[in-house]
Amino acid sequence: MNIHNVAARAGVSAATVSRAFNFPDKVAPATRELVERATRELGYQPNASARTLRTQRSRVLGVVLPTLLNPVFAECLQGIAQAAAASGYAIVPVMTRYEEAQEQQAVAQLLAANVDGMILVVSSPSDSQALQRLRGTGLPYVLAYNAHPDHPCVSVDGEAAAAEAVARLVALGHRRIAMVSGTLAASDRAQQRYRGYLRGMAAAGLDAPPVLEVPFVTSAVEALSRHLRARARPTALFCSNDLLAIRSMRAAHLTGLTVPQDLSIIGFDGIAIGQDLTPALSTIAQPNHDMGRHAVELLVQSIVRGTPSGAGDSLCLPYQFHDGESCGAVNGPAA
Amino acid sequence: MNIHNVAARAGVSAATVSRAFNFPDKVAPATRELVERATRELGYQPNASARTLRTQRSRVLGVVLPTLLNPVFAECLQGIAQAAAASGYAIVPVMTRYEEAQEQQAVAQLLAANVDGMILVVSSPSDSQALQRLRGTGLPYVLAYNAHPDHPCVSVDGEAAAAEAVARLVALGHRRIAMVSGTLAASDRAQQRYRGYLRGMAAAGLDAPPVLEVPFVTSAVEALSRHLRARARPTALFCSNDLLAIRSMRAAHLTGLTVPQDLSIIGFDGIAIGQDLTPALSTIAQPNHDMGRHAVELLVQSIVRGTPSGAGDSLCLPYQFHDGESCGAVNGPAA
DNA sequence: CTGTTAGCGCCTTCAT
DNA sequence: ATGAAGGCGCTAACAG
Repeated sequence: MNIHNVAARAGVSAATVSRAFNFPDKVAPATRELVERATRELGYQPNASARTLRTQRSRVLGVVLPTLLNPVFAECLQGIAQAAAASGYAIVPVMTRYEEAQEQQAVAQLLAANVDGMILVVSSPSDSQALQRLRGTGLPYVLAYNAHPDHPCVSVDGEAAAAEAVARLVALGHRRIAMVSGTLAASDRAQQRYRGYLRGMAAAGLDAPPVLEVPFVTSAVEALSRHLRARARPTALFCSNDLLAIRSMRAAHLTGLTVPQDLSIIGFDGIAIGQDLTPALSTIAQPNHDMGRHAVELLVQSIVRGTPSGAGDSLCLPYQFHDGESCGAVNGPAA
Repeated sequence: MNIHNVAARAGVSAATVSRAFNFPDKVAPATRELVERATRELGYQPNASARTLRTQRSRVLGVVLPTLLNPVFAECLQGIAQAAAASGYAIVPVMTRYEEAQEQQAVAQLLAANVDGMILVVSSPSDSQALQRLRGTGLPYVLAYNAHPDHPCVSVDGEAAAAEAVARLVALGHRRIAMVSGTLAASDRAQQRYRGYLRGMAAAGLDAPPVLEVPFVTSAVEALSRHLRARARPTALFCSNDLLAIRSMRAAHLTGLTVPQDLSIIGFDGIAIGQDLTPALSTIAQPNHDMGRHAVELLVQSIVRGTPSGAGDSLCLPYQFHDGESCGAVNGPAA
């Protein structure tokens, strides 16, 4: 079922059918009607590949992200998908499992697929081969969650947010506040939040114990429990993301500690499920859905404009402290 | 950068370059070497659209699913993506929000995009316009989670699983066991599980109270709490999915009930996060990742075979009862 | 083993 | 306002 079939049935040329689709007002109303009828009767749908080949525009956006097993990215992808659909774009997601090699391959694959632009969440924008290469092509792209002065980014100020989280714990009387993070090397977000943590601790005149670095993918509840059994255990935990925070709550329970009476916990991300837990998770909530939406909007703008976005177009969205039930005043003089 | 550039640089014809890519052994080793070098030097990547147009194969799979906000689908999509990548396929996911109209549109869009096949999770296979239409095209497709005798499906026996869940509650001494479900009309899974619940109750000689139907998308904790305050409240809840189970735990807490002492709760799906909660969620775990993988494998088979899978190729994967901490023996004679 | 040729379905000048 | 013609980049006969 191609354009010629429709043309024949409508008694016009293929060129006219094409015009009727792409520039409806450049064709006489009567003719348009003919074409529409034929289209309907034959159930014709223009072939996307042919169109892409001819126009060099695919109306597809590539999306590169670490994993969907962390709801933060699933929520964001949902936002991306919705915004993309609203703008007439399909998406092709590729998951990289936080591996730089996968990022490279993903970019290569998406380039070959003729995507019109890409949204990516990479491990480390500073030293990403994939990004270098992508920028070299001149294809529009936008980073999400990542923050870097050389690239167009949609992000939140994770450092400030982390410092604020620490300040809130301090205000509750905590002095032994530890940070739990995923593999720092695998994520610039984690590093940013770590800097914020250090800044917050310094601002309060507190010593920051070494960060508790646990693998991203596995559950790591065991490792956490071990730390909570230490003699001078922390009275509060600032966790680099909500998944870690949830596991920390589990670890606390397994260690016989009650949250927040014995241990306060703050997460980061604002995944939806955090609000349905008991205790409800206190967290720095990012606008994950909107993050995706804004990334798409920025990207689509630069696609239609024909020039890639610059770092100047970067967007810093507001974060929001969600006051749940996982933080409390420090437990008497025990601190 | 196209095939002719490479051909020129390698001093061969375009056809030879094409062969070097697609049938490496149909070209002399020396020539192949030449082509590979030129390819590398120019950073050439074959154009996917041109290839698709010419071969009528896109190496893209369409995926239609309700939402990524329920981790069960995110986990499945992750499995799909991984398996697809392993077979050399990209994926284009489209979310339908449990709306039949969206399903139709998704299928139309994916058809126009020339996908080689589709994996779908629909609301109701029996009366899905989208499925009718899809089948009419002869394009290979596989349903996931859905179960229906007329379509190739990868699913688990939700009815048996639900009956087993009820039996376990009964064995713990429960007699007032209520079911919490999402909108029944929006999901054949929910209906299947409901039938299993009824069967399980009947088998135990128990009366089944009316199902607690709550909207899928919103949190619905309020509505649940109300039910738990009733004078003859249930001592156990069988929830149609884990998200509902988690919200039910929350509702129990807000009502002053302790799980599992005052109320036992069983979920359905086996989303990863359920195991990190306290109490750890007892649930009927589906192999979500493998579900996606099997769906891809079935689909790819029928693509290479050239004939759509029939209902006979359907796969029923085993479910597994995850014994968490959210179920306990009924609380004395209060039942 | 390699080159020549033709065309996948569409859009887009250029004429009319 | 419409039609004719060419080509986007690639692959699959068919020759040689």
